[in-house]
Amino acid sequence: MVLRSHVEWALHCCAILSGIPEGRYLSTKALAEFHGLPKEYLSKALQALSHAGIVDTTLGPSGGYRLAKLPSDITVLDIVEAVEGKARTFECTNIRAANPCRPSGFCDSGPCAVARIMWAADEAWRSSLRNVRLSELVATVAEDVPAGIWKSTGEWIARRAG
Amino acid sequence: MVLRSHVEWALHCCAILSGIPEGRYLSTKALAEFHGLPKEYLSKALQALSHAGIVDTTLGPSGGYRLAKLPSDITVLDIVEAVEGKARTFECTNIRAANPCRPSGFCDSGPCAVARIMWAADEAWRSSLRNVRLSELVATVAEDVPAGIWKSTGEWIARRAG
DNA sequence: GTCAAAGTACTCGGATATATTGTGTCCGAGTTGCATAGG
DNA sequence: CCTATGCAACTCGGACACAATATATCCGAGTACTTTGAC
Repeated sequence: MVLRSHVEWALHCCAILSGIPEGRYLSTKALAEFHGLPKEYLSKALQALSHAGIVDTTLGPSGGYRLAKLPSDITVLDIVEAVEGKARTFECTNIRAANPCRPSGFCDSGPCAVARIMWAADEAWRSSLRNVRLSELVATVAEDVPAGIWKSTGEWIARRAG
Repeated sequence: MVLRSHVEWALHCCAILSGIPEGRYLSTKALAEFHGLPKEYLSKALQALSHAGIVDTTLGPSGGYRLAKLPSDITVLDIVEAVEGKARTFECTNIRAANPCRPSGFCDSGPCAVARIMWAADEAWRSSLRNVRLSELVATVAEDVPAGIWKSTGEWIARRAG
């Protein structure tokens, strides 16, 4: 089991989108060039974000994407679930149908113990992601990057934001 | 992203294996019939458990699998990692190669903030699974199942354990 | 000089192919237990 | 009756097809900017 690359892309793109000037948009093309990603496929991840209401979109020249909310009102989990879906990572298939040998009533009532344990772990994972806001993620990125680089990057983004 | 069905199967099988009499083995065929699963494919999951040293195996008639350790010395994480692998669910592809527009030095040194956050969530998930022992899982299953059913199930297993 | 209108270029969004991974199946190597024959 | 030997059946393990999902790409619908012409 491994997360789709869309998750990584969406997180990086949201971090970048939080830095564009108020009221401006950044196109898929700019985001793809910045990250070195295939433009057309990246757009699928951005579409998912748009569908989830995390980003706004506008057509035409100078169009593109921008955050629909404040970075402090978006959690990392929101972004991950937008592209990965909200389904649990473990699904209980209730392995009991059509098994003549197994005594009936063994694991028939409600979710079995195995599923409960796996779901608890899944919730721990989600909880960890829910506790990190996009604003905090951006702040951490800013700490990692040398100040000069950070500044020039912001200018590059502002230039490309139509 | 969704866990492979092998995870569910392996957990259920280990729970059953913890109930067989000392020194006996339970064959793939019996486990498959009990759970209503394809025998040949289930054997792949059991092979993974064997490779990880969680179960012992023996050939010939009355052969099969048994736990290699005490149920209290096996964690749920051990079983999950045996069939899913120990690789992290999020892999940082370091999206920076061959992107002429992105300023060099932006995210070059060490794992970026995005990866750190995702890895922390991954560790929370693993930690949750590591805190549950197989013995505890079995105890929970026993609580769920009516006493009569639990007893007859144990007898069925003992009968099939060669 | 100002305004309106048409054209153009750029955007997103969904529909369409390919690659990778999970799922399912098959057959062979090896070992144990049993039957049998000999002592 | 006991023991040794050969046989047969059952086991696991890896090699081989099929299906589903992730990845990558293409083309059409729609909008904002620009340019051009008239007033």
